[in-house]
This record gives sequence, C-alpha cells and structure tokens, in this order.
Amino acid sequence: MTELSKTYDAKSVEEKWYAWWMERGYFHNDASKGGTPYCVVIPPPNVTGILHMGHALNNTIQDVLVRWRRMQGYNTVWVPGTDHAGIATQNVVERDLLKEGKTRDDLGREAFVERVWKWREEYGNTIKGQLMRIGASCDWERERFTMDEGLSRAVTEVFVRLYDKGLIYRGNYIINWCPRCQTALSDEESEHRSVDGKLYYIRYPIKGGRKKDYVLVATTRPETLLGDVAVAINPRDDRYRELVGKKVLLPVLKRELTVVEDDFVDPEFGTGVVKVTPAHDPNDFELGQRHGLPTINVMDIDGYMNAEAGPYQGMDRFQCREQILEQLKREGLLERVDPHPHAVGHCYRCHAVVEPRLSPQWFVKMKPLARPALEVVKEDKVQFVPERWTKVYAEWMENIRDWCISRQIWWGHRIPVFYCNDCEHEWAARDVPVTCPQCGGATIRQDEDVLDTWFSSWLWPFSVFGWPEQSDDLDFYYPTNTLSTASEIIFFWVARMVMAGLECMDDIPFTHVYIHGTVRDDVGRKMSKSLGNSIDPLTIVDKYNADALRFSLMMLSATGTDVQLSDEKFEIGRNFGTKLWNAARFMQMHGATASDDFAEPQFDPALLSADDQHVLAKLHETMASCTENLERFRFNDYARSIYDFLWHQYCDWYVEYSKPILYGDDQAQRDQVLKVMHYVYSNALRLLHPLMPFITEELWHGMGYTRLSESVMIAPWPKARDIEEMDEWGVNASVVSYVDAKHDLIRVARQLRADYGLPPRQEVDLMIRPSNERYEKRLASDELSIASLLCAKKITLDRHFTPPRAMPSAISQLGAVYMPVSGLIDVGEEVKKLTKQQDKVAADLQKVTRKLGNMDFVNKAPKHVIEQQEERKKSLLEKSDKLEKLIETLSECEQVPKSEG
RNA sequence: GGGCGUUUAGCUCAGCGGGAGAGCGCUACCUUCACACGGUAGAUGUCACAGGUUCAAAUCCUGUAACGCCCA
Repeated sequence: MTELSKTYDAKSVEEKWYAWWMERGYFHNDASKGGTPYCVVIPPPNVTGILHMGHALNNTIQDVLVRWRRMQGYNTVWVPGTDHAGIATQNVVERDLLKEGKTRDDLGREAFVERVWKWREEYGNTIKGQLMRIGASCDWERERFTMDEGLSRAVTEVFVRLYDKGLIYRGNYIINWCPRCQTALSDEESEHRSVDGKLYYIRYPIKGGRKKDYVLVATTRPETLLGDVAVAINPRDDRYRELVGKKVLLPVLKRELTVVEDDFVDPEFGTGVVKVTPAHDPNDFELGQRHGLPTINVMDIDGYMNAEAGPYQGMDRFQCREQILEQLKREGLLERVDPHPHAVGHCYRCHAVVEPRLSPQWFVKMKPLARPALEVVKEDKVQFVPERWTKVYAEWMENIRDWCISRQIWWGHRIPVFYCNDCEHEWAARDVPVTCPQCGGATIRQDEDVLDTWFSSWLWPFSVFGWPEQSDDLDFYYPTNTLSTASEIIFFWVARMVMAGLECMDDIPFTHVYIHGTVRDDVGRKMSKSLGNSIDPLTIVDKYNADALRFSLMMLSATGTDVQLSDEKFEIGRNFGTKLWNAARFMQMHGATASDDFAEPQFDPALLSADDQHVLAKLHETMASCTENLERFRFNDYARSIYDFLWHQYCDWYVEYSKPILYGDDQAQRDQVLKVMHYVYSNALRLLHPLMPFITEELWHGMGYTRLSESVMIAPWPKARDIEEMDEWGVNASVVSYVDAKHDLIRVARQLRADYGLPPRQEVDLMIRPSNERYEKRLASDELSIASLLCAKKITLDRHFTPPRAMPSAISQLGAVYMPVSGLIDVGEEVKKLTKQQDKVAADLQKVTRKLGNMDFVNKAPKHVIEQQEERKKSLLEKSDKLEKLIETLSECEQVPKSEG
C-alpha cells in the first residue's frame, strides 16, 4: 500500500496507467484464448476527424461495455480503426494543394493518391491518440483502416460477387451531384434542408396562338427551363383538355415543346401544368422515360451552364437563375412569384446545394439485399436499443432505393471493372487483368471511378477479421455483440452492415444496436463546428480529467435520450472522483491494511454489527443493480447506482459510523470495521472501474488490492448475493431495515438540533424513548455511534421516559427523541411544529384508510399491495399516536425557567 | 404530408400502474483531525391540457397544444 497524495493528480495517473495497460497487453485478445467471445467493432471515425463530444459519448459507452464484459471473464475484443472518408479526405488534401497553387490535375492521379497517403501517415492518427486519452481499451493490435490491403481485398471481392450476381449495375440515371466536390452522392449523403424558396409562374406561349395565348407553368428552379423538353398535365385535369396535341414554345430558347399527359402530375400543385426537364429532375426523368422524351443537359459538372444553355453558357447556376428571371420579366413572361418553402438537398460534406444530374453511375440493387436484412430485425435476431429505432430501420428497408456507389474522385477503392479497348467487353475482376477474357486483347482500361466509402464500411464487422480469408478470429468473434452508434448512421451504415453480413457471411453482423442520443449545448442546440458551440472533450479532460468526462457523460445520458452539456456538468464526475479519493485516504489514515482475505472474507456473525450488515446488504444490492442496468444498456442508472452507494451509503453512513470505532481503542472492533471497509471499497472500485478506469486503477494499487488481481481492469466483476445468501455472514434483513430506521432517527434528531440553532459542534444530551424493548436493546448497542453522529455528550435510553418539563421533541419509527436545552422553549412554536407534522400524517392516514375501506380495492388489488397499504397504515397510526402523545405532554408540561439538570 | 420523440422542482433530467425523486442552483449554519470538488438541515411541484380505461393514473389509451428530430 502506497500513501495516497492529498489530491488526485489525474494527468500523471492517466498517462501512467494507460501505458501500463498497453504494456501488459490487457486490451488484446484472440480466439486461441477460448472462452465466450464478447466483441465490439468501433464505428470507424473519419481519418480526417478529431474527437468531438459525440465520439466521446459513443466511445465511452463502448468502453464501459467492453471493460465490464472483460471483468466478467468474456474473451473480449474491441476492434478500432478509421475509415478513409473519400470525399472529406480528398477535400482536405486538395485544400492543402491549393495553398501551393496546385490542383489535383497538376499532380495526376497516381501522385495525388500518394500525396493523400502521405497526409494520412502524418495526420491520420490524431483521433487514435485522443481515444487513448479518454481511456478507450481498444485492441490496438487489431487497428484497421478501410484502405488497408486486406480490407481493400474484401471490397473488391464483394464488388465482383455482386457484379457477377447482377446486383451491381451501371446506368444513366439522375443522381445527387455535388458541383463543389464534383462527384455523385448517394441519397443518404444529400441532406434535405428547408429553405425559403419561391415558386415562379412562367408563361409558355402556345404555338400558333395569338399573343395572349399561353400556359402558365410553375417551377422552383427557373434556370432548368433551358433543359425543358415538354410540359405535362394530368389526364384527368379538365382545365387543360384543349392543350393536348398542341405545342408550346419554350421561353428564351424558343424550342418547341410537346404537351404530355401523365398521372404523376399533381393538379393541385401550382397551375396543374409542369415543365418537364428530364436531365435535371428525377421525377421528370422518369416521366420522360415513359413518354420517350429526349434529355437535354444544360449544366457542367461544376454547376456552370454549358453550351445547351445558349446565351447563358458559362454562367453559374444561381446567377443564371437571376438572369433568366430578368429576361422573363422583360419579355412579360413572368406572371407572378410566390413564397414557397421547400426542402433542398445539400452535400453532407461541403453543404453545397446538390444538383440532380443525369449521369452514368454504378448502383447496387438493394431490394434483394433488404429482404433478409428486414427479416432478421423483425425476428429480433438483431435488436435495437431503444426498440423504437426498429421502425425507422424497417421503414427505410421497405422503401429502399438503389444505392449509387460510384464517386468521381481519386481517393478510394477504384471500381474493379475493366473494359477491353478492342472488343469493348466489360467485366469485373479481383486482380488487374492483363488480357481481355473475351478477345484476348491486351489494351485494357479500368473504370475511372472509386467506390463510396460506405461500400467498405458496410463490410467492417467481418473485413476487420481478414475476410475473405478464413481465420479462427473471424470464426470466433463474428457475429459481434453490440454496435453503438448515433441514429443518423442507421441508414448509412447499420442497415447496410446487416445486408452485407447476411450476404457475405450468411449471418448477422451483431446482435444489439445501441442508439445513443445527440449531444447538445446548454440551450439545446446540436453541437456543431459551424455553430461554434462544441465542447472539446480533450479540453474537459485537461480541465477536469478523463474519468470526470466519462462519468458525467454516462450519468447524464439516459438510454438513447439527448444530453445537454455545459462545462459545469463535468463537475459531477470530478467531485465524485474527489470524494472517492478522500474516502480511500480516510481508510489509509487509520492504518487500514486490507487483510489477506479482503476480497472474499469470512465474516463472523458474532462480530458483525448492525451497520456492518447494512452496508454489506446495500453493497450487494448495488452489485445487482449495476449488473442489471448494464445488461439493459441503462448506463445512467448504472452510474447513479454506484454513485449513490459510494457517496450516500458508504461515505455518509458507514464511514461516519466507523469514526468512533477507528478513533477508539477496541482493537477487535477496529479490525472488524476495517475488514468490512476493504471488502466494500474493493468491490465498489470494481463496480466503478468501467466508468472511471484511471482513478480506480490508481486506488486499486494504492490500497494494495493487487493481491487479488494485479489490475482492477482484470479483477472479477462482483457477483451479488441476495439477502438470504448473506445469512452465513450473519446479515439479517430485519437488522438492515432497523439500520434504515436508525438513520431516520438520526436525521430527525439532527433536525431538532438545527431547529434550535445549535452549532454543529456543540454537544447536547439527548433522551430517546424507544418504541419497544427490541429497539431499546438495539439502540443500546449502537449508543456510541449514535452519540457520535449526533454530536451528543450523553444519550439516555429510557422506554418510560416522561419529560419533566417542556422540551423539544421529535418522533421516528424507533421512538421519540427529546432534547433538553437550556433556557426557555417556545411551547407554542413547538406544538405548532408537531401539529404540522401531525396534519401531514393525518392526511396520509385518511388516504390509506379510505383506500383500505374501499371494497373494490380490497377485492381487486393484488395481495402484496393490500399488505403494503396495511403496513403503511399501521406505521402511520403509530406515528400519529406518538405525535399526539408528544403534543399532549408538551402542553401539559409546565414551562419552567432554566436550571437544567 | 407521413413517422418518431419530448413536455415532472428555478435549470438539466430520472421515474412510466399502488407513498412525487436526483444533480445543479437557492436559504441557514459549519472551515470538525477523509473530503469546502465538503458536511448538516431547509424551501420549492394543479407531473403541458382535455377526455377515457382502472379499485387505483405522472405512469396505460384517445385527442389537443407547444417544441424537437427523421423521412418525403
């Protein structure tokens, strides 16, 4: 046992123990060790990322689970890693290049990719170091990166398999295009944001009509009219019957447009006539397909208008909108403009407005993959926590659309599709081919596009174990157990992992998906870089310490609900850590050395005091509650459970109880108290370890508990005994409830002191009139501790005590307490106080009595509820009696002037 | 438009069929030999609203309102 310093020095302690854990290899495990596996794969953070509060929350959750299961003896592995974040990383490196005045095209593909790798070498480890700082017990020997050779092989393998099965296809469709990143995006990567748009009503002259003949078309994006090929009406819309068969003239370009009828047109929207722009709108595209309309693309990849835009060529899309509106106004073709709030897609990486764009892209056919993935969730093989997310998942699966997986960037897995220049044969291959399998030609080109980053992430739960290679680890750890993530990742990642797992492994990737809440600032806004309202977790670690960060986060976040944070919230964890630290120092001060059998001591029932029994019972209740709450992902209840025990049972009551004994000279009693203390404290440290790994390790060593286990992180998780199982120790349920009542008595007596304004240190004499003989005996054996807790000079126990004169009094279940004070007491005030209590009791009593008098209640309520109410009535009656007696004697008592005996 | 969630003490939130709770804040007293990042005591609630189910509703059901999120 080493002496603990006066204060806890988090910084050195955290560094020391993390390094030591690593050195001891505690985080690592593999299949050869056998046992029951418990496996978590980290949601790989973006390689460009730095740790934000959401990461801190999510990774604390994972670490808590993993540390707990490890202590429970599972063969535990937490696989860490990062993903290559195609668009984001490319953006970062391109920005770097720009500072040198270069573009990626100046470098060329190969040199550029090399440059990204170099960037990754240099900066890609930031988040790893940050995870270490918050104590994440990842198996770093297993760290993976989605662009690693092995994981890249998995990507190619899956692509080729799905391609050969016909589940991957290339096609010319409208996709979400980010003109700033200059790549296609998936539907999920286009974030819909509500904007205050406008609805423009534009006149399209009817061909061959008089000047006044036109149709009125409503649109939110007037610049796309340059790509119009038709106008459309609903066939059931009588208003426009005579339009059918006519032609209308496109403003600006004077192109002739046909009028088509289609059910898709909503007669209620705008005027009931819509322009049809198949190259710039997904619905128009499909409508165009149905009617055999041509497509005219009027925009370049960068969002500037192209040659098809005629006079507007070379103009930015938003500027073009303004200019076209000007022209329409000049020509009298803009009839009116209405405000029209609507949702517009924005790039999830750069937030530019997404442009629907017709282009050839690669897609995964999702329906066949979705069916089994939906099944396993409906059958509860994969369970969401909280359960309500199941519905969100199912909704998405049922309305699934094909997944656009090609990206027009360079950083990522290049699509393994090859084309023969000689015969134009197209095929997918695992290795770069030398000759064309069809014509034997040797001039072959590879598809230029790379794959969506999520196309590698969806393989994560098995690719991290080396799939498609078979391995013992893959066998052993797959399917993994818990996946912890945020709700916005359900579609991006969770759903797709389930599909990939079933498709490639023929098994689910994990059994539980825990969806945690969103981290918000103190006024409820989501923390974000752009708002500048983020709290940096590492600043919190520096200011409060890592355990404080972790503990506070877990204490504050109820299962799956959002958490509002501010700096001060982290005081919860810090203060608790300090309390824990000082409790240990207190034990050390008394030369408390843990006996050899502190972990599983044999308690002698003859020596076990009521308070000993009480704290042992509460400890075991806490063990049960911690374990149960962890099993149910109730992290806040788990945290609260151990917090309440350590602070409000152990420190508030047991430590205070121990003081007169430890300061006294009864060696046998001292030994007994210390034995209980070490048993309780060492178990509490274990229960707390998953939440506060650093300070518990420091204390474990400081208190000399290494005789049980060289580290708390591999010490066995405490196993709760219920009260009957503690019988052999001499722990008795009725004694435990007696101590609860004793605590109540002490509280009541303290209140009495406070009511009379006695300074805390001023000693008083107290009389207690116990309710019965049993209590009298019990209280007699507790006199020392009661006196100490009440700062009483002398306690007189007398079952027949009658106050010789008016004195302040109060009642508790165990009996009445009298406090003779010098000087006059205000009998009127005293009676008033007691009467107020009496009123409250009477009110409660009336409620219970009415309830028990209700035949419906007596006939229909379950037996235990009736018994409980009867019990309650009994104790209320007793209380009422006692109060009445107190009031009576008080009133009868003569007011005698001072001269107290 | 569809779905989900929230509404409980001044603030942040637990509780989710049988006695209204915690942390912070607030008030009073206390620097007592573990701890002022502390101790003791105290005050504070038509559990959003309206119906219903039930012997019993903050808790279950229906509706309303406000706020938030997701999907279109």
